[in-house]
Amino acid sequence: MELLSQIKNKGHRVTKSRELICRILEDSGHAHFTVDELYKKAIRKNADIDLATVYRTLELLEEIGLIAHLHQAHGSGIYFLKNNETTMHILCINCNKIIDVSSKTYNKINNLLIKETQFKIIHNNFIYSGICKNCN
Amino acid sequence: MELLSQIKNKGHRVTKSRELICRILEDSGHAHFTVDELYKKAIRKNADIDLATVYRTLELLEEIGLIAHLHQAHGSGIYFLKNNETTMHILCINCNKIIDVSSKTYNKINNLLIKETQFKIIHNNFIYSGICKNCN
DNA sequence: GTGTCTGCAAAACATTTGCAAATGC
DNA sequence: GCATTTGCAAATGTTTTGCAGACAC
Repeated sequence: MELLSQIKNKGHRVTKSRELICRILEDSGHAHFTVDELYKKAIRKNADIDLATVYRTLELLEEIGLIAHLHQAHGSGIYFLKNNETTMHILCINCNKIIDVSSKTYNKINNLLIKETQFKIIHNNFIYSGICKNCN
Repeated sequence: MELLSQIKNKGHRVTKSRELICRILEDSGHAHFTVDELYKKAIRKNADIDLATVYRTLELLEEIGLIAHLHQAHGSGIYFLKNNETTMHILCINCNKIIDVSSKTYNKINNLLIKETQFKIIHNNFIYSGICKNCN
């Protein structure tokens, strides 16, 4: 229960709802969920959680830095466990899978962008989309 | 009236609302607007346009390929005149300016991603964010 | 016991849609 | 004249918020 102990360490309370959401996130490895998918998974295990609580729990986990989320063009946010290596994602518009981009490639991309724009890159908030090799 | 004539050429009608939106977009060069900003600019010039019409006009212009829009993490879509060279954007989270990334850099980035993921990149729907050189 | 967290309901916000009236061609 | 477009109002979908009661510590 990695996530839960982090919640505790930062001085937040360990509650039933938080246990539930953390378990779902951890059990599914590095899958990516919409809030609604997460919510549905949660009520399948426990009838007594509210969508607002799911949002609040995700907000907390993101604030602590354990998860991240990104937004597709239309539709809802997609949440996932944060892998310190990975901050960039690519979505297959056919099978809906989201693939992580390696930090090596990500750094190369960042350097290209920094060189051109002289920006300090803070955050790559978003995903590319395309057709993955299986679907292609 | 570049945009308007394109609308006409594609067999769509030239209406007052479309004139208005096109004028605003063209007069502001390559600025980027939220729908709401565009709507407010529009009603300042003409009390009789509806927000739904703004959405519909933008949808039409995007369909024809004259404008594009992207989504920030939270909040509404950002629309801008399409520059055929540019499909990638970077946002300064301080001054809110959006800078275009050159097609040369964009192609390099695409190639990196294609090489790693074997995706066929269709669309880079999104923006990076950071601090621009003026704000840094 | 006290401050945090939750469920519930309602609000907030962006976007879309159905429809009758208005308008472009 | 007829199909397209518009304004209006209502619906939709996502996310946030206020609040009273429940719960963690």
